[in-house]
Amino acid sequence: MNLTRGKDQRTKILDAAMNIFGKNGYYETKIVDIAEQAGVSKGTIYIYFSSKEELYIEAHEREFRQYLAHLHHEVGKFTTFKEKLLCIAEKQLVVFYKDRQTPNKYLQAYNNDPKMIKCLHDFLDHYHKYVVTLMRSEGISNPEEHAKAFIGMLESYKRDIFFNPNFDYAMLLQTVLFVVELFLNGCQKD
Amino acid sequence: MNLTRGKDQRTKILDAAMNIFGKNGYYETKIVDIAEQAGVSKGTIYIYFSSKEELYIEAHEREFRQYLAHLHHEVGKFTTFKEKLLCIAEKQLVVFYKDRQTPNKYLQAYNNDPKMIKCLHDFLDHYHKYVVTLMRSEGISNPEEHAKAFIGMLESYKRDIFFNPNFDYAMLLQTVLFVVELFLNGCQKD
Amino acid sequence: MNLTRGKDQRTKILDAAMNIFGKNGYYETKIVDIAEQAGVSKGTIYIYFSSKEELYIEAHEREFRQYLAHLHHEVGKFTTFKEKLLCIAEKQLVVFYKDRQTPNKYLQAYNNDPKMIKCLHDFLDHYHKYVVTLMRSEGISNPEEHAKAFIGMLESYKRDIFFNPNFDYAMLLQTVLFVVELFLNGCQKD
Amino acid sequence: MNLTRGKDQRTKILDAAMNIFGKNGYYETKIVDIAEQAGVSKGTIYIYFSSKEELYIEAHEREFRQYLAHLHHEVGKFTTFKEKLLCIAEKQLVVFYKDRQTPNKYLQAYNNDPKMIKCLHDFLDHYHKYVVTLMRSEGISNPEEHAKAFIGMLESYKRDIFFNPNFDYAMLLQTVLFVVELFLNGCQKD
DNA sequence: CATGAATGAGACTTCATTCAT
DNA sequence: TATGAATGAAGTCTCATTCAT
Repeated sequence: MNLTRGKDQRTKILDAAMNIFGKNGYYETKIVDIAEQAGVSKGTIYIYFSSKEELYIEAHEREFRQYLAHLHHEVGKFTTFKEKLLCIAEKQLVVFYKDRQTPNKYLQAYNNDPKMIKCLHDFLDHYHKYVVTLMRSEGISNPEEHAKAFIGMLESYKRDIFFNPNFDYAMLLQTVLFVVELFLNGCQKD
Repeated sequence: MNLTRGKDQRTKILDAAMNIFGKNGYYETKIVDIAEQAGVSKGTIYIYFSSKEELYIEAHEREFRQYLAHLHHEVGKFTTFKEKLLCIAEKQLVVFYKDRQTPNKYLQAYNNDPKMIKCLHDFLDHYHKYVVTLMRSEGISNPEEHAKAFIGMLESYKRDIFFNPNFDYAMLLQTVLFVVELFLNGCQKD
Repeated sequence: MNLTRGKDQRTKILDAAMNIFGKNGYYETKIVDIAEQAGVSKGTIYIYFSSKEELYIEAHEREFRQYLAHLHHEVGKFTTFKEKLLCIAEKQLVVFYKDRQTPNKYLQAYNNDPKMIKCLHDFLDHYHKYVVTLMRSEGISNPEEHAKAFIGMLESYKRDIFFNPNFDYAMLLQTVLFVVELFLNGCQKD
Repeated sequence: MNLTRGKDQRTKILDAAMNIFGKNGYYETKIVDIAEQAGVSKGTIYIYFSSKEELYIEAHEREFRQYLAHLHHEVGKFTTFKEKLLCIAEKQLVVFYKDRQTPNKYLQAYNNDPKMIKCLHDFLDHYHKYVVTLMRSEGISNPEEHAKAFIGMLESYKRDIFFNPNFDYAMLLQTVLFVVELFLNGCQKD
């Protein structure tokens, strides 16, 4: 029971942390805001996490872990290379799309703190490696470079998703198609 | 004489600000650090800039302005589409490469402050429009989307440049070639 | 228990604030001085009051409220007009007399801040209205003007009380008698 | 010529100082505001006055001196006691009336600084002594106390003058008459 | 004499973290 | 475990005063 309760508390705090950090960024987030959102007191947060920084890292690690697991699961449903690329692209853009009300989440600093930097890098490494593996298994040359390029293109649409008020899910799907097409065949002249 | 001195001071402060903000990020930068680096006192900074935020914005606006002017000038030296793409790609990666000792500069938050966000957006808008114009003049379909994708691919290499200790200028040029090739012709199988 | 503690702290801070503001005036008072006198830390003051200005106003409002309640209570003990005037006069001069070691308290600026000005005005309005009511119930003509004059005369003795080292309680009572006599019958020739 | 210029500068600065100090109070006045109003630079002020405090004192001493001289001159035009009282009362209220757009001038702190306190006390001493002399020469008993009371009554109308927007010169004259009448004959019942 | 750029001490206020209950 | 009052380090910004020109 205690364990369960403890787990609930941790989860509630991590949820609230992800929410508030995403909305306001690391520096503009106050521990007390997270506590309020989580429905606990400031002191309670320090029972489960040793510092604001650690809370930030744990919240993000959980998020990243969940995303990779989800991605792996979804991509597994497809068989052709193009389908898999479309799936990866769609999943990445959907992440942005879901959070389009709180764009700062993806524009925030991953500040100087080595642990916070490591946290982001580890995720990106996993993500890239996942895409690299896919590329390699398809016989793509230079799989590392191709993976970077593919992911970079997708990243580049987040501004649109966040700041173009007309961007809807239909446009998202068009973008997915466009990026995969460009990746596979290069730019198209009229 | 006074004017000159005043201009010197402003420039010294902007240089120091860009340097320290780049190294430490907005929140971890103390005004007194910038003052020290610029060789002036705290108070002097407030003669030329009304707040830390304004200093941040002005320093970045100057940087962005200079980059766009430089890019325009350099790209103007070339005539073919591919050459121009190579030039844009090289310039963008060289920016990262020059600052590879202070990678945070390009990983920093552009935080919640509306003015600071606007500052970055304005730059990105100008940069994108520049590339869009180039695409359009070459008869590329969907010039907006192609521009985003092209710029996104380049962005994606900054992690390599910053964190791969073996990354040198030769690799940079290879990357430039790779990206442009991918953009023009799509991915290549072995 | 918490509530009690909280109330204690608030009271301790308000007491210290009144004391130090009275001794040094608004501008020459540092929050840390009040904190020290109250036996709490700087930060604690900001738990109970949102700013130095608010603390100043709340401390004075409490003081004013208490004075008016006290005055009302004391005057109620008397029945004749002259007795009531004597009571009002004595109470006002006693306030000065009690604080004669910290004269600045009554010579301080009520500075430009609109809220701080309002705080003083509200008190003076209440005080005047109280005296006006008394005048009117006695059938005095022009009760407003008479009230102002009466209060003004009393005010004018504070310099004596504060700066004449020989001023004692006997002199205070003589002054009270003199003022009321003058108010009722006008000046006296030898 | 230099001397004359020097005198001009001093005068200009004292005028500006009185103006700005009156409007904003000692602490909310910046030397640079006075400099601007006087049409000189900050540095120039320090040629003629050694500190902000000294400037404050000198500006007020000049003002007080001028007022007493003026008062003496005006009262000298009258012969009866009542006329002289009316003259004193009118002059005092007119001072407030003229500055009714900048009421803070007469609500400002005379802060803790001993020199600034002395400056005000010296003026009040002179003023009181002047009225005392008049009282004594008329055979009024207790001339000190009567003088204080008389001056106090007048002071008490400044709130009206400053904060009652309907207060005009006619009301001022009525007040003068009322105060002198009250002083001479005591309060009046209907 | 006059200027105004530069200085730097010092104040207010915030907020992560602690700890007694 | 949970709380939230208390702490105090630290940062931004102001402004009287100085001094080189």
